[in-house]
Amino acid sequence: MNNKIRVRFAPSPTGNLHVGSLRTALYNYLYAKKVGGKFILRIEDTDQTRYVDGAVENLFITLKKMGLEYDEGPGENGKFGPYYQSKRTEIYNKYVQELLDKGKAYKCFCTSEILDKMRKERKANGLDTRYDGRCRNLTEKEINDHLQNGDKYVIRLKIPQDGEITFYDIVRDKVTFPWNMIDDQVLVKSDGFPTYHLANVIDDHLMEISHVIRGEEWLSSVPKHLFLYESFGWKPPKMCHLPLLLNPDKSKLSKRQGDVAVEDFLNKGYLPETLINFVALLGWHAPGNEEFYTLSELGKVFSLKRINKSGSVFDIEKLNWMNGQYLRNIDLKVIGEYAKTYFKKAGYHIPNEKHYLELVDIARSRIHKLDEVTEFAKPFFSELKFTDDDKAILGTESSQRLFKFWIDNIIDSPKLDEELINELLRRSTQELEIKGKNLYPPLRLALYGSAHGPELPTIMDILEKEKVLTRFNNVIT
RNA sequence: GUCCCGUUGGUCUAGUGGUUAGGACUCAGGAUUUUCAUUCCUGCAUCAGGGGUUCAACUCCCCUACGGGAUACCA
Repeated sequence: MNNKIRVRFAPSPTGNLHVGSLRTALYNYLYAKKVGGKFILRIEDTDQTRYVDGAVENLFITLKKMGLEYDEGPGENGKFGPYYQSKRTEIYNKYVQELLDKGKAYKCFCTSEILDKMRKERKANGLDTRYDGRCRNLTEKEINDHLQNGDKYVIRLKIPQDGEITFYDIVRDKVTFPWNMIDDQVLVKSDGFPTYHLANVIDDHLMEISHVIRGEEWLSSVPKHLFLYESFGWKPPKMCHLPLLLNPDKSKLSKRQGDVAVEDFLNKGYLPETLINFVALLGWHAPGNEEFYTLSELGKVFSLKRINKSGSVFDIEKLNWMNGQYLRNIDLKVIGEYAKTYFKKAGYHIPNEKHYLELVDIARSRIHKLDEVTEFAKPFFSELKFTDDDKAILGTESSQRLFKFWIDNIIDSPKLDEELINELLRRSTQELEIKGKNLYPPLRLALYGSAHGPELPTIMDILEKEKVLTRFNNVIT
């Protein structure tokens, strides 16, 4: 429908996918869906020192689990590949030469020691810490001497020295920066690899990206990028900078204050559906009060224009609540599938599907994260342990009479179904004159190990007749 | 320090030049349930402050405060 709209998610593979990055990916994806454009994945792996083994593979897996399938990217090669920046160095080299030829960039031979010293001096003089441009005007001879010496160099952008630049951001509208605050950005590192700024601009142009949707931390780099586009004579894409996700103390969401990796949330039993829904609502909202959306619903109502300007705190409490809602409302069989991982981990063998689903069902209304599911299944899979208080309740005269009565009445009946259970409950009250807190708590305690919990018929159904009898016999003194 | 961006209850947010400023989470109380949980109802609490503009400002403008981001041969 709109083939001109092309957006991209361009993570660098330095670890697990961060929830902030998930939201960036999601917004890109949703915008593409909304307008019928293309969603592209590009791997920004230009920093050799930060390379993390397996990070790219994890990224693919996580995106897939989240349902964020890309139209173009690694393994889905469109005509704009390769989609790994580490495989595009030759492309960058060509364009860097063009910049050098045009006088928009220059070789800088300053070592990191020189740079450190320079920054300290500037700071001491109350100046900012920009590069002072001492290599800007080296003569041909000076450059050649350095090269002959085998001196390492970087290539820097020759940023204008005065005036200001104003651009339009979809979220923030008009933004202005004075040029004299912008650093002569390094474009090519001494190892020959491009920096983010260079690679990003070239790739976005070559891949015909129409909208750059990324985190706000990039806003202050926009002037450099725009200067690059201008230097090449290219039309820049539309800019859209997303507000940051925040810790409870309002700083940028970070690992120090809890989990931030999507994978961690998944492992704890937050559903992909929840994560997508929750993260979508951090910084964006449709008109009105609706809070529940599936991924495809979001793709219909999403709009860049409705993205907020201010950062949002990632509130675990609300995430928990929302996950609880999803656990209760998604089809039981689906939840059952998700839950199997945790049963396996706990070493609980699933006896039969019907009882298993009953079990998941009683747990789902009591938990917020799926990793808590086995806690509610535990009484069915291991021997019950009683505290002294429990024993006191189980040992009373009326409790004992109650257990014997139930054993006697269950033992010869062909099956233990809800009808029989309700009848026995009734007769316990009528014939034994045991009722209320002398009736239910002891029974539940004897069978489930806790006075609180699921309904008796449910417990007995899952336990089945044999085990019910065993457990009653266990508490007869 | 400098530059940039932001500010509706504790948190996520809806909203308009004239509203009793709406919803959700949390918290408190209550109802339902044999219990727990679920569910439902009720309540607490907000337009950062100060100046303008205007008949009228939470809404538009300016200043201040506060918060955040950027200030790397990381992205």
